[in-house]
Amino acid sequence: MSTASIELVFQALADPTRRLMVERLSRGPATVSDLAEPFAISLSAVVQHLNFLEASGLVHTQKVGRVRTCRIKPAALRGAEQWFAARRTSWERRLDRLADYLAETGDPARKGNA
Amino acid sequence: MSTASIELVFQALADPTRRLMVERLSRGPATVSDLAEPFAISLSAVVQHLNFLEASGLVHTQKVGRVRTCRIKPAALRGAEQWFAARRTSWERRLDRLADYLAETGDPARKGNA
DNA sequence: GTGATACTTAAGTGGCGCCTTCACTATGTC
DNA sequence: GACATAGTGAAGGCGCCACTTAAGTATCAC
Repeated sequence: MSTASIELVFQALADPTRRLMVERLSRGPATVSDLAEPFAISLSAVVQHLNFLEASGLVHTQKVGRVRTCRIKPAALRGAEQWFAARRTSWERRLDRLADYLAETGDPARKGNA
Repeated sequence: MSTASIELVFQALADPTRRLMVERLSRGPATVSDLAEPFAISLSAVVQHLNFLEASGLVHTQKVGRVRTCRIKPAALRGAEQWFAARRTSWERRLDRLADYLAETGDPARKGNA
């Protein structure tokens, strides 16, 4: 996942309305009106959020007749999830190096504990 | 991870400066000045970002003398990662149900009722 | 003590983000 | 054709957010 994309994904999810829309869509496809229903905002505002979600790559939409059906794109979610995994492994590797260092230098505190 | 917390985490990561600070800290602890070094903004701005990161739970800081040392809090990263995992399983469960439904009613090799 | 370093806090500014309304198009129903 | 439904697009308001500068505090070195 590109830097620009992860940027947009986090920006998209930073807004509570958009995050709830993603949660809704992860349970299955929905129309624009379906998505709008739980919110006390104008349909226009919902469409703007939807456009943002589509630009971020989190959501794909398809218009048939006058109805626009929205679905999540699991790949985008997976990409964001992997960003966290990368941070975690970076952190874990550092701990490993630290452990190696302590083992090599014969850290007394480490030897003393069991 | 609470709703309020995931909110703050995504808001924190939506800003490129803060995201880079998190990436830096996932490679090991740093002082405020260390964190500020790559950025062409005032130290004051960096501290404001840092306060946000601390409020979001992503980062912990500790002041010794006049130096403030910053570390990531892996639990917060893990919590955010799990938000994505939950969406994914929600999506996968739906696919499973769909498969079951097709097996029962739509599959040419269906058995039993109709 | 003096001076330097490492932040810290407060106040102010500019821009962007979320929302609204209103006018509009396109499609489906009768 | 007439009406309803589903969504679109533009223009504007208002608040928040990232940033600045400037002044201040606390610690360290001498």
